[in-house]
Amino acid sequence: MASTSYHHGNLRQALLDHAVELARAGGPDAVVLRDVQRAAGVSNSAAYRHFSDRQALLGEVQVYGMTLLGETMLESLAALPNRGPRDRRALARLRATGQSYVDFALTEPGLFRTAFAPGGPLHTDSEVPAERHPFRILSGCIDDLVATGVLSPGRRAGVDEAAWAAVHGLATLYLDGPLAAADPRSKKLITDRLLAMIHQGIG
Amino acid sequence: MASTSYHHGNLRQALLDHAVELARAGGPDAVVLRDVQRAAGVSNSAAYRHFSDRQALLGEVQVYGMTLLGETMLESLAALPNRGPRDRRALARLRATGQSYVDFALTEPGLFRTAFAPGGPLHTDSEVPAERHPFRILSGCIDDLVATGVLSPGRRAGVDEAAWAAVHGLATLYLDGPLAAADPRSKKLITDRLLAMIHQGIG
DNA sequence: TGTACATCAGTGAACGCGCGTTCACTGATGTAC
DNA sequence: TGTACATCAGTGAACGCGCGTTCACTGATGTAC
Repeated sequence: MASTSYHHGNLRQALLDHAVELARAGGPDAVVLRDVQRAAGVSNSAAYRHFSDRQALLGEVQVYGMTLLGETMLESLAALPNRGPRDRRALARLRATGQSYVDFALTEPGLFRTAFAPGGPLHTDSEVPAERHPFRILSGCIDDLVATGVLSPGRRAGVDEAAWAAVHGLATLYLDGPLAAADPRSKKLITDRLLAMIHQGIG
Repeated sequence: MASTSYHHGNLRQALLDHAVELARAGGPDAVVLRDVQRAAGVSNSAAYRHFSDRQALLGEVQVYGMTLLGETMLESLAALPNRGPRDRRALARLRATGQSYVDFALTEPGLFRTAFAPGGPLHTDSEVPAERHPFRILSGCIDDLVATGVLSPGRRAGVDEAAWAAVHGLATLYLDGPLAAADPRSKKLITDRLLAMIHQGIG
């Protein structure tokens, strides 16, 4: 109860929640200290009791966004059927990972942009739990591909990063880049092509 | 001579040049009107005689950067040998395109970031000449792949964008993302993997 | 060829907004005895 | 159990910087006659 007993209750959490909402709606630049504090109903400088800096608060939001992305990926993995040959399943897992990564970017553009904003979750106390870290999850899929013999160990190094870059690039082009103008139909086609490309490039 | 006869000579071009230098050194945010004008040795508001807006000036810089990227890609294409089977050459051209795209990002991070900065060269009078537009060039390579029978016409749609996204994603992860920390050696490895992935995914 | 006038590039001072951050404070909560 | 004191969360006003943008101006360039 210690966290609920003071003046506000737990302002720290409230500030974080509102910061997340702002980021969700408007990306990293929308996380303006004054706005966050106004949303929480406190004064101009109350946040400084809980965060040393704007960057400290933003960093927490970034960690939140990154973690949420990871959780979304895990959910889509959990939704996959457990039958069929192991190697096919491993490939399906890789594809689902990429698909949900792109989907997340399109569904939560503000949080996605925030998670990957300059500064990065590096400058923060909290960290993304390893088992929910997007890159870690993707890495795990590649592990499976090696384990099932789809990918030979000698060709493994760098594949994680390459696949990640491909998917990440698509996500950013959809959000801020020139592909933002594309309609959902062609986005789907392009995404399919890219995932197929990764698939083929590995298998 | 009309452009050299007034007070400054041609301030417009001078401002653009300095803006490009600032962008080269520090990315889009470094294109600060006051700094640009100081660099050109004129006063605080001289730029408004030649550009309606900061965005108008920045847009020109973006077009410049994008065009330079395109030219770099064309150069690397021109440097390829003209012998060998046509389909192999077409694939080599695609690879060279991707390679020089990534190289450009690493060599000219400021200009690259500026070219793809939000706002985009969309809001500008000038435009990137079509034959030097990076995406157009890449598209041309894909055309060649279709023409040489490497890629069947039915599977063509969306491939341009997918390949572009992959390469672009790698470039951005190298610059601002988590791969910025990677040493040149592993960057080379990852780039190779990604280009190979595109190659395999298409051929 | 020279004079009067219009045009236009560049001046420099000032406006104004957004926003992070500081600082001396007040009032509520917890602790010592 | 109550009283004195310390601690700490939140206040609100103000500072200050960065920077785009405006505005009335000056002085140079070009044009009409």
